[in-house]
Amino acid sequence: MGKGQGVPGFGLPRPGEGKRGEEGYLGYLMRQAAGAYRNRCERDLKDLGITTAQFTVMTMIAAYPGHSGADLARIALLTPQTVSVIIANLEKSGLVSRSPHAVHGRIQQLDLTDAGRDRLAAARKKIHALDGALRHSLSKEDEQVVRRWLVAVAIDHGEGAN
Amino acid sequence: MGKGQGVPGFGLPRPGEGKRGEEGYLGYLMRQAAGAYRNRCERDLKDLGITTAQFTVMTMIAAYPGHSGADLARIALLTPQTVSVIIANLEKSGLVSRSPHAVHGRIQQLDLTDAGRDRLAAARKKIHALDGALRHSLSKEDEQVVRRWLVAVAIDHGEGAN
DNA sequence: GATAACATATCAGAGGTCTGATAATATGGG
DNA sequence: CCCATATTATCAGACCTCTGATATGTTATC
Repeated sequence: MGKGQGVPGFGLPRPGEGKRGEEGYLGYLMRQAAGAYRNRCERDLKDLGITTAQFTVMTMIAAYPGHSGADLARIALLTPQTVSVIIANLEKSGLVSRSPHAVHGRIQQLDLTDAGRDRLAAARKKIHALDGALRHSLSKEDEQVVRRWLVAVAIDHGEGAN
Repeated sequence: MGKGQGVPGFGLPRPGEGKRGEEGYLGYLMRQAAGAYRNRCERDLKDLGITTAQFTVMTMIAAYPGHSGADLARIALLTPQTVSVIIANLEKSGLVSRSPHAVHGRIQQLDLTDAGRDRLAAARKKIHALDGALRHSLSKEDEQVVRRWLVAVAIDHGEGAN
């Protein structure tokens, strides 16, 4: 006795087992899945020297040129402070440049540098490949179900909803 | 002229629109949904003075008593260092106690204090209510599709999979 | 029993993320 | 024109999360 309980690594469920399987709480399963996916992205991006957050912000800058950091924060569901930190790190790495805005004295013009554009293109390849893996267990119909659900969750948990 | 481009807040998509809608990348949609849900949990837990990470670890301690911090890290898909930080903060708040382990000199016995148990019970109510909201747009069949997908994602993106 | 291999816990440092506070700029109403 | 309000950017502080390094304890091998 004195064993079987208090012994490390004994009887622990792995992902997909017990409370960690299909009977678990949806919120828990989402946290688990999002965490696993995020870690995976982070690992794949590591050789490029950028993080997933930096990838997101670079993508935003490319997609919505001329917008303020506050705008980027809104569409990324982040706070302006967070975006500010990320941009500071991107500038330190020479991937993004900040310059005075032409028509607005307070906001700053954000642009990818040449190095930033190259890095983004390389990162995109990797992330898009991962997107395929995300889809591989889904039929066409089930994929639509999942997409609709993800969008619904984002919409009615965003801001002060409910 | 000089307007319509470079003017803040103009023509930005909201969640569910454009690239942020059902045609977007699955990974992006998941990041968006998980972020919104996480923010929502954080806000609901705020009056209890705990974070979602602390809620997760307290739940683990209650569910797998007698296990090491390293074990908790494994089942939570976190690193031992992260769990160590969270437990340190929980101890500082008087919600968790650390004591020498009975049969193993290196690991430490983790227990919820009375205050910790009360706090966990209250937090559980709130989080479980949110789980209902997560499900409300899904039929029974679609919920199973989503659950299977989330588990599959967690399994084949965990560790060094692929 | 001594040693090698492994597990546990923690420190240090980086980056991401939040809340709260502060400073500077725009914009609109008197 | 002046001031109130809103927006933008940033600083400070807290917590979460990772990687890498270190110290200590356990287990297996010889």
